[in-house]
Amino acid sequence: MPELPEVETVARDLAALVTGATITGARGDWPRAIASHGSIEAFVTAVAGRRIESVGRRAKLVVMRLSGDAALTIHLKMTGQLFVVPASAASDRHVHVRLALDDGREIRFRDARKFGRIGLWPVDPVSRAVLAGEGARELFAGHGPEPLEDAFTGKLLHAATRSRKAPIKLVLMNASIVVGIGNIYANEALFRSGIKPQLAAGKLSLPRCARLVEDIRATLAEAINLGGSTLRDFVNTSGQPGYFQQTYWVYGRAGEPCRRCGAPIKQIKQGQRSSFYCGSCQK
DNA sequence: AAAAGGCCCTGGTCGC
DNA sequence: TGCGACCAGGGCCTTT
Repeated sequence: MPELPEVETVARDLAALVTGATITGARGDWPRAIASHGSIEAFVTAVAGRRIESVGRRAKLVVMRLSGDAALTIHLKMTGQLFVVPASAASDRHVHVRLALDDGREIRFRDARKFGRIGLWPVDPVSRAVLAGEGARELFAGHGPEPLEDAFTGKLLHAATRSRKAPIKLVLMNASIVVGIGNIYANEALFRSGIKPQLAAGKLSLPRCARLVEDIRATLAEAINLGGSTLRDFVNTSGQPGYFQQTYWVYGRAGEPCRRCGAPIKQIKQGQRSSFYCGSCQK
């Protein structure tokens, strides 16, 4: 399942491969994959002829800036993949959107579980903000800072959690506090900080918030340096399997011994999602 | 304001 | 072997 480090890796790969190319046309077979338009036809008409000016990442979205004050966003969700291949390359039934480029290649969006979405949005010509939805509000209005940017500090996390009785793990995954932290890295960062996922967010002291912010940064940065860790669905833009044998401290290790103290890793449900932690190392 | 729950999807795994 | 039950999960929405 792509999380922030995987999305960052995909965006970097894609930037190197397609910056400067022009999208000449598009095809699709799953209308709901298009978040921005009511039909594939409308999306195709709107995207055709635009040049790719840059490719980056915001939260877990791949953001492609296009000519004509537009931006293409791609959310991979759980099983989404992006490939750049010759237009003649074999496809399969899970490829739902194909963007033809002027050099004979295609960007393909493949998603077995059909959770992922592509959107084409206007960009404010002055602020360069991506506008989306009814009333063209900013796509990221109401979202917290990027976890790897300076704006995300222990002080900010501390202030944002004072009124929160919800468990710290759920708060970390709440985009209005900080964007881009998914289940895997929330679990891993909490282990590194020695914080139990059930702890009410409002009970975290300022020093523990500061430590947690640093551990979130370190966890994400390490995964990006590895080229993006993965579960089973991440494939990089060349179509090669992107598996890296990342060893997790706690994620997916229920019942196995803690790598630090040997106690069995526990698994609980929080917000309908699995949390993993060491009852002895995390307080 | 914050929290809780539902929904979207289908491939893979498990038990019988 | 075949089949049904269940799980994975981000983000957005509605309800409490």
